[in-house]
Amino acid sequence: MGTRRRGEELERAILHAAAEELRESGYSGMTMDRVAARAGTNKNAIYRRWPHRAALGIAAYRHLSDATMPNPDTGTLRSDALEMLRRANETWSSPHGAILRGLLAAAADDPELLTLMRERSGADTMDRAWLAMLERAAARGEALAAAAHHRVATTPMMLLRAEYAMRGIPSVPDEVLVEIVDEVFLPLVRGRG
Amino acid sequence: MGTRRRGEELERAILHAAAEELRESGYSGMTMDRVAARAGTNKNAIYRRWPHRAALGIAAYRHLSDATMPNPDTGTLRSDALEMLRRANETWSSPHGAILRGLLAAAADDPELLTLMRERSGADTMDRAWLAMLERAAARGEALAAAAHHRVATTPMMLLRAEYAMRGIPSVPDEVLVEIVDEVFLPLVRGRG
DNA sequence: CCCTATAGGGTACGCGACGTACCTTACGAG
DNA sequence: CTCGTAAGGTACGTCGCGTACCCTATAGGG
Repeated sequence: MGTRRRGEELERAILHAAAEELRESGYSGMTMDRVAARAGTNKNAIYRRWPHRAALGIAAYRHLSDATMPNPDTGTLRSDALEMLRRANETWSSPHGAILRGLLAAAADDPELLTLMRERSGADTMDRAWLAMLERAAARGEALAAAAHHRVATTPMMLLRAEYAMRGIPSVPDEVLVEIVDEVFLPLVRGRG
Repeated sequence: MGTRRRGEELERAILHAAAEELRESGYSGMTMDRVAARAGTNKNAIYRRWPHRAALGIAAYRHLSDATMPNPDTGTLRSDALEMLRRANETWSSPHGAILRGLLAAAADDPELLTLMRERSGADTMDRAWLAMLERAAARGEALAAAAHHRVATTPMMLLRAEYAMRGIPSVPDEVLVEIVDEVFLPLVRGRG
């Protein structure tokens, strides 16, 4: 039979198949047998590359989106912050986010996998974006300079994340985002009164 | 053969066995067969009471601790808050907390189970304690009255939770707790400057 | 231009664990 | 005493992971 795929090419095929399975069935529904079948290969080829299902899942996840949106810069801190939260909320509540949550749950026991995930999910990039946003706001006089602190900058996203963990999930209502911004973030960075 | 346990008694035996398994092997290591064996019964008796492993795990979890500590009231908001966070950190990083995390991960997909867990893990009680703490502080003039808001009160615990989710876990260093209090919580409730 | 090491393909299987089916046996309420 | 209900015993069906073997194509060096 004609051509047999190898190396790079086969690897991409496997990742592609795994990503499709993730999209259709989520992480818990992604089985090794089905990935292999879909990629038109067999489990051997997979296990030669990734030590277990979780590793493949994480590797495949990056194939689902490398979309990096530009940072919002609307002119006011409040709407920048809301925009960031809304984007995150959309991402997390999309089917896409469901997969990410499945992966997170699977990796929760294993610190090694967790760091792998953090790298691939662009959390650090996001944090830097918030910090930059705060610095711009401070320059405009909308926030205290002291507030341009890592812990402060990451607070809104942390709260959103925790909100997801608390609820069953699908999506956090917009009111919650507004509340995070108006009751916590803004009072925190500009000082009350 | 002598006496055959029934109803209440058997149920307690099963829960006890499940709790022991949880303690020794965590949730992912708690198998139905072993729980049944340890309780000196069989899986039938279990499945007649709980529909699946997760439900049993959650039910058994409450057998591990009903310890309800009194709320701290040290006289200053800062040390009250730190005390609360430290207690939570100890609980979460104990073997006990490992089990809870396992359960949470298992329940992450299923909103029904999640609400079950929230009820049994006393999260609501904790939230009320924070709110009470804030109100006392406001009465002493240590915090703005406007800060006695649900979202504000739950912020430190949310941040701690998210911190756990981000790292691999075992334990959050004390500096982080201090930072949450000094960089976020206190500035937020007392207003900067 | 052939030959051999390497990697892919096919397939079967061991194993652990969940959940179910079915029958037998004690218990206790009437 | 009897009979329905619940417990005990056991065996399975099913799935999915990870592994073992053996065969076959293909690349790359001699």
